[in-house]
Amino acid sequence: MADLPISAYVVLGLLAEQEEATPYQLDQLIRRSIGNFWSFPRSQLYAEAGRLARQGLIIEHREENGRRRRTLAITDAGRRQLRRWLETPTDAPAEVHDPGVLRLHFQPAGHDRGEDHSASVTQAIVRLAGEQIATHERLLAVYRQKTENPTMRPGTPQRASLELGMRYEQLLIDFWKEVLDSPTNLPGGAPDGPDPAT
Amino acid sequence: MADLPISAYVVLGLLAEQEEATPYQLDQLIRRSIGNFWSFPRSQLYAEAGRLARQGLIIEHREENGRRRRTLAITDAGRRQLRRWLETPTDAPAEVHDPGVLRLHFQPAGHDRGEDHSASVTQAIVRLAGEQIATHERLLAVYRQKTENPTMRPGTPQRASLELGMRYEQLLIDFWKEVLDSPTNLPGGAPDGPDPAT
DNA sequence: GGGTACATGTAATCAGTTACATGATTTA
DNA sequence: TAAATCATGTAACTGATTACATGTACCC
Repeated sequence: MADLPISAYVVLGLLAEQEEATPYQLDQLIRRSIGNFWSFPRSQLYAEAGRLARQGLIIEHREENGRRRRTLAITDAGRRQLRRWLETPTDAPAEVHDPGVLRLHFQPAGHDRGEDHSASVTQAIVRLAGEQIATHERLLAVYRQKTENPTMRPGTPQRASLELGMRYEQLLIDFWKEVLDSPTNLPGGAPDGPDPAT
Repeated sequence: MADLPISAYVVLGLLAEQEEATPYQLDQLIRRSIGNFWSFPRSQLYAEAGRLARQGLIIEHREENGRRRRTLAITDAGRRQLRRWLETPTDAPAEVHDPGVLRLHFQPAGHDRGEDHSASVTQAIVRLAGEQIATHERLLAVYRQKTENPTMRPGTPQRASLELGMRYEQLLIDFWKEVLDSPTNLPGGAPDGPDPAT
């Protein structure tokens, strides 16, 4: 009963809610909810299901007549494992993988030092900021959409995590807008002071 | 010249800044800067270096006398590849892997339906929120520390991405505090309204 | 009945992690 | 000089992704 990768708990959690589902259906569910902040390709669900079944945490009900197909259901052992995980004080710290921010971080590395180095860096940063604002605004809109899904009832945990996603997107939008507004004095710079020479 | 995994660009980016470094030194650099939002174990750097070297994007300078050791340096081709990536409009969307939020999401799944179902869920959520606040406050303090590192000069891209990290932690702290304050009407619930029956 | 979208699965590959092993350098 | 710490690397394994292959249902 070593502890499982987190994707396994996603599967267990969904099956605990659903009683029964095919990997395909799980994939749908993930897209509609947690997929925003924790996703993986559908094919992984097959591997995950295999592992969980081998450990007796779910049962795979395979049909071989005509078309291959498997239905998954959680077992009591699976429920216990899930509950234990839900009660375990958080293990891994959150990780944010944001290619946009990484690009920002490395902008200076991409330009030759000397001459109007900082001018070209600034220009690149402005472009990047514009893109990022668009990207995050698009994502925010997607989240808003999901808000309307009836399973996302206000006040529920599902809805709260969606809410957090939206706040996160808004945070990013604000951040990149600041970048756009003063690309030579990025956020975290001097308290205010407009660009030097003013 | 297919495109590389992002960890490869981390290595290229650092080498572009440093001219030369051992995998161990890269590991140190990562811890001090981007490691917060994009990390991997040191051992991966060896694999990454191997791949990059095979593609001619860096050169590995191996010393075999006495102790094995390798020094890495970026090549011109590596610089070009890095620059191309820096200019490429963002590919993958940001992903946030936060086990705390995932736990919140799945709380209801961990409790038996019926009887005082919601009471026990609420209790679990309160505990979770307390933990999360502590965790994120600890992380925020770590970020603040890093702020003092001289390479994190205010206004620079490096510093800005750190700033974003701090804002992110603060966002999480605020979120979980709201959860703690009204665990039966989680964020994203009705506009305000204190608990029912008031 | 031919096209399109939905549904299902496997195999091969690649990335990421854990666990281990050991060499050099400082310090008590 | 023994212990502690810093530095270095590999091998084995597990997880995650890509690419492919095919079946079923509906729709025009």
